[in-house]
Amino acid sequence: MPPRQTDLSDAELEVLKALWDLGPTSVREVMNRLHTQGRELAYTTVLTFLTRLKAKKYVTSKKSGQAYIYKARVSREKVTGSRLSSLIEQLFDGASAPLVLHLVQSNKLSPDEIGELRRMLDDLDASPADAEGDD
Amino acid sequence: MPPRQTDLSDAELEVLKALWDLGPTSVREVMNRLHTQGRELAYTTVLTFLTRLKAKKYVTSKKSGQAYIYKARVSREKVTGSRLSSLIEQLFDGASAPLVLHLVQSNKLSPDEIGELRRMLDDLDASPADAEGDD
DNA sequence: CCTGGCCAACGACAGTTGTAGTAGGACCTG
DNA sequence: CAGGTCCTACTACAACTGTCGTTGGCCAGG
Repeated sequence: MPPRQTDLSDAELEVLKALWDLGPTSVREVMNRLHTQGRELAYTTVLTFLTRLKAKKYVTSKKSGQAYIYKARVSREKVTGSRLSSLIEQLFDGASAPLVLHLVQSNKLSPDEIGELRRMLDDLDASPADAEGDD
Repeated sequence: MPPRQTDLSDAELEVLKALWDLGPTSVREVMNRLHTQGRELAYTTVLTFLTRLKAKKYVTSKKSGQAYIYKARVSREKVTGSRLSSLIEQLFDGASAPLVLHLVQSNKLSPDEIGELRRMLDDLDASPADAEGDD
């Protein structure tokens, strides 16, 4: 297995999500957060993940008093987007349309959501994509 | 790490995809397929994956002459769907709408695709989901 | 100053994954 | 029948992952 040392693992993502939710905070807080979400991880386990996240550059930390405060360095959107892209790549060879179609067809969307979706499509027509960096 | 022994790994999925594309076939054919796709794996590596896929019940095999013929036991749709669900769970806590919105907003869809999407939405309204097994 | 709490750095360990080499049976071909 | 050629079964192995336990430092109470 080629060394990556850079991708987010599932457990790491969970921790990162907690950090996003909480904003900059301590290991203990992150742990508490996870606990209230039913994720019972040992303190050291959380610490491990945070440490790995730091090694992989997903978070930064600075000492504050006795403990460290961890802060996400990547936005939820960024990560979400790239995970999504990977999946699309993997499952649909890079084309996102099939994914959307798949979602729509598997009728997992509520009428409300469908309405919103339609509204968004209309919006798109109106204001044609203002050249956002294509990641 | 709790033993799973049941989930598809990325590499396994690649092999399974080749198998879907080819239909029931031999290790060698799968390997050739992967090669033409630029994925240079050793014969034994492909065999390993197919073996693991079999252990995980994603494929079956039956001897035919000297070699075995492997056949996918799960449909592409099934796997695609569950992978997608996992991602949605992971990224959007189970709500698929945000994903669709995300996709639409990140304007990765061509006008044509948007048109098709809109058509599909209309269709949905017209023929309200005829009780498809909700997986 | 000793003690009980926190805290973070390490080390550990088993299971998963990606990749492949080797060994040994079948089979075809002289 | 000896030599290639295929094929599968095993074994291997390092990196990655999920989970912690242990250690030793630092600080507030008694």
